[in-house]
Amino acid sequence: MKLLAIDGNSILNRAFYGIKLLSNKKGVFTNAIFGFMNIYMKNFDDVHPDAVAVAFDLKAPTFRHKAVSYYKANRKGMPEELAQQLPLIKELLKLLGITVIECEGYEADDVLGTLSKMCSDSGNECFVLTGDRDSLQLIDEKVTVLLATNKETIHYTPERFREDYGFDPIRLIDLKALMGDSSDNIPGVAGIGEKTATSLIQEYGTLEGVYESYEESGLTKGVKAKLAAGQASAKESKWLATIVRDAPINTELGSYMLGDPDNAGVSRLLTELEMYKLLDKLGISYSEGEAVTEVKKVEYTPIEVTVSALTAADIKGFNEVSYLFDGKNLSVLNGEKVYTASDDELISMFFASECNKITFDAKPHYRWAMAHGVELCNLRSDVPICGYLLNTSASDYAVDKLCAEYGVHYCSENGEYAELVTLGSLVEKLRSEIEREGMTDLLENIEMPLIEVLASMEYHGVKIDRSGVEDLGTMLSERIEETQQMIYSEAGHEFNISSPKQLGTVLFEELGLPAKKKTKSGYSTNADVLEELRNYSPIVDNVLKYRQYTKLNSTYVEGLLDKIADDGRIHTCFRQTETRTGRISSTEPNVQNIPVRTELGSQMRRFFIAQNGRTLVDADYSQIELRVMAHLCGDENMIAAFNSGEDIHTSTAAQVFDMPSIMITPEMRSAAKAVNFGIIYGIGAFSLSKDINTSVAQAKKYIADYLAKYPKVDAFMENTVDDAMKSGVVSTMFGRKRRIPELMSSNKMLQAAGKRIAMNTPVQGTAADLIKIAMINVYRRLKSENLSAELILQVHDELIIESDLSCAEHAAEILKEEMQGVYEMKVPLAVDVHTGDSWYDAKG
DNA sequence: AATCTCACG
DNA sequence: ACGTACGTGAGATTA
Repeated sequence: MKLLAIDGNSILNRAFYGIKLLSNKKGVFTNAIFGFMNIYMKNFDDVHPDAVAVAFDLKAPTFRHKAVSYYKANRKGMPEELAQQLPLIKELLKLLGITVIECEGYEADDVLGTLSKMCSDSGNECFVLTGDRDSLQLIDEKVTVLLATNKETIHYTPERFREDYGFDPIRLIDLKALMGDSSDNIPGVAGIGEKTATSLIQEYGTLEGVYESYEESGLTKGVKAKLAAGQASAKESKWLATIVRDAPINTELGSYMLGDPDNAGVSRLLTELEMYKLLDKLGISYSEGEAVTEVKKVEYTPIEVTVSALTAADIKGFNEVSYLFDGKNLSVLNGEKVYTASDDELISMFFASECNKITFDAKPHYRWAMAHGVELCNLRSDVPICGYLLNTSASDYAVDKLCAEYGVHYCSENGEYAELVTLGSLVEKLRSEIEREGMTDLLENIEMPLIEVLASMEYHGVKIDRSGVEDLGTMLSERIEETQQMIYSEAGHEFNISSPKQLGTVLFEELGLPAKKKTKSGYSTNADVLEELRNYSPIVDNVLKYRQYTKLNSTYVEGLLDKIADDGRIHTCFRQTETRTGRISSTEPNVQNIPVRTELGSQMRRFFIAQNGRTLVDADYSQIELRVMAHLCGDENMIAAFNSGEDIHTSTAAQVFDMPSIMITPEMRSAAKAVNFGIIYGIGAFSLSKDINTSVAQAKKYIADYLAKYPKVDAFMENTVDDAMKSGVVSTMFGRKRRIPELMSSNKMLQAAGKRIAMNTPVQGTAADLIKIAMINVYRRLKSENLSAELILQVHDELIIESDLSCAEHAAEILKEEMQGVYEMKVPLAVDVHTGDSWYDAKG
C-alpha cells in the first residue's frame, strides 16, 4: 500500500508564489488552488497512491505541545489573497474524496511525521509531498520525500539525500541544531553557518558527537569558542528542529483510502471559481450554475429537436434562427426543428436570406460568403463577441464555458446539436447583461458591423513580393554566417548564440564582462544590457547584429514566406476578442509588427505591395492617444496645444521648460516626448529616468512640471484611478469595459500595476473604439460609392487600402475624411495620408 | 509549457 | 527591500 501525505500549507504557499495572481469574476483569487491541484495531480500520476492525506496547520492552537507561537513569531502573516483560498482548497479536497487532516496544536509537518512513521512501522510505503526541506528528516527506506521546487519535484530517497548532504537524513536535525533556521526561529549556534555545520555533522555524525569531541579536535579556536558558547542553544534548537512523530491522529492507513468524489459538488465549486480547465482535467462536466447566486437562471424547458434536410422552402419560412457553420456543414435551428445542409447553393441562399441570425464566430462565415459571391445578411448576435464585451480578459469564449459562467442551461440532452440548441438562450442572457452594462450600442454599432469589415480585410489580404523577400533572405543568411564566424573567433569557440544561457556564459564568465541584470534563470542578455557593454568588446556589437539579422530572417522572411497563399497574398487573421483594451490583434502572420524602426528592418515593407494596376493608400492618426487624453480630461492647455497645430512634443517641452517653442532643443523635445508617452502608460519616475537617461529626481521633476502645466490631466488620472478602485472597472468613451482585479490586491506591486492599467485602458481603448468606427464607415463608403478599393490592413492607428489606380485619389479622400471625422472631439484628429506601390513607399 | 528576446503601436 | 510604463504575437531554447 502506498500513502501520499501532503503538506497542504507548504504546497499551497509554493503554488501561490509561483503562479501569477488569478481571480474569477467576483474577485475571488484562485491561483494557489490552481497551482496546488497541478502539483497534486502531477505527483499523484507519478506515485499512484492507494491513500492520500493532506495536512494543514491549524490557525489558533489552544493546546501547545511546544511553543508554537514563539517560534513562528517572525514568520510573515499570510497575505489576504492566499488566506481566502485556504478554506476553498480544503473544501475542494474533501469533495474529491481526499482526507484533510488538521490537528489542534500540531503543525502540518508534525502530522506528516506521524503519518510517515505509521507507514514505516507497518511496512507500507509513504510519499511525503512538500516544499519544505525540513521534512527531509523523515526520509527512510519506506519514506520518500517529494520536494516540490519552482522547477521540478525531486524524489528524495535515502540514497539521493546522502548524495546531496553527505550524511543520513535523520541527521538533518543535528544540522539545523547547529546552523539554525531564521524562518522557523531556530537559533542554532551563533556564528555557525551552513558550511561549518555540514562539515561538523559529516565528521562527528550527531550534535552529541560534536560536543563529545570538539574540544580535542583540530577545529579553529574561533569555532570551538562559538560551539562552547552555543551549547545550550544547540540543545534547545535540536528539540525545536525535531518533527513530532506521534501526533494524536488516526493511524489506520485504511482510513485514508481515497473516497468517492462528489462530482456535482466539485463541479459546482470549480465552476464558481471559473476553473474550467481543471474541471476538464478531472473529467467532470460543467455545473449549470446553481452556485451563481446573483444571476438568475434563464427560464428553460427542455426541448427535443427533430432533424431534417434543409430546403429552399424552409428558408423562406425562417424568421429568427440560430445556426452553426464549419465551412462545409450548416445546421440551422428554427423553433424546435434542426435543418442541415452541405450544399453550397442552399448555404448561400440561407446566408443571403432576410431572417435574423444568431451564430458562433461569424467572421469565417462572412469570408465564405465573400468567396461564394453572396452576402451574409442580418446577423444579429455572435456569441464570442458578446462574451468578449462582458469580459475582455477571458482566454476563450466557448459555449459551454459561457453557459456555466452566466447560469444558462447547456442543452447536452440534444447530443450533437447541444451547442446549436443552446445558442438562443445563451445570447438572450448575454445580451441582457450587455444591456444592463450599457454596452448595447457598442455591440450593435461597432463590434457586430466590424466582423464583416475584418472578414473582408482577411479575404482580400495583401500581396507579397515573394522573390524580393527571398532575396532579402539570401542576403541575411550571408550576413548571419559572417557575423556568426566573427563571434566564434572572438569567443574562442563555437556555441549557440541564440541561447541566452550559453551567450551569458561566454560574455559574463569566459570574457568577464560586467553582468548588469539577472533574470530568473541566469544573466540577462537583452538589447538594453548589451547596448551598455558595447565598449568592452567587439563581440557585443556582433551579437547585436546577429540578433537583428536572425530576427529578421526567421520571424519575417521565413515566417512571411510560409504564409503566402496560392494567390500570392497573405491573409492574416484579425482577432476581435483577444485584447483587454479593445484593440484588434493579428496572427498568422502578425501584420501589426512588421519592422519599421530601423533602416534595414523597414526594407521589409518594400515587399508588401499593390497588385499590378493598383496602389496602396496608407493613412495614420497622428498621436491619437494623446489627443484622446486631451479630449477625455478636457485640459485647456493641452487642447490649445493641439489646436495650434504645432508639434505636440515641442509644445509640451515649451510648457514644461517654460520657454518659447523656438528655444526648444531636440534633446528637450525628446524628453518631452518621453513624458508624453509615460503619461499615457501611467507614469513612473524610475522608468522615465531610464528612458531618457537622467536621474530619478530629474524625471520626478519633469513629471511634476508636466502635471502642473496640465492640471486636468492630473485630475483625470486621479479620478480614473479613484473610480476604478471603488468599482474594479474602467471604461472607454464608448462604454467598453475592463475589469481590473489587480486593484484589489494587497500586493503593492500588483496594485500599482492595476493603477497604471486603469490610467491607460480608457485612453488606449477609446483610440481603439475610434479607429473601429472609422473602419466601418470607410468600408461602407467604399462599397456605397462603388470604388474598386478595399481596406486590407489595420495597425492600431493606421489603415491601408489597396485601390485601383483610377480611384486611388478618391479612396484617399474617403479614408482621410472618415478617419478625421469619425467623432466630434475637443481636439482635431489629424490624419496623414500617402499613396505608393509598396507599404514602404505609402508610409510617406 | 515556460522563458527569453524582440518586432510593432 | 524590491521592482519599475500600456497593449500585442512569434521564434528559439530549455526544462
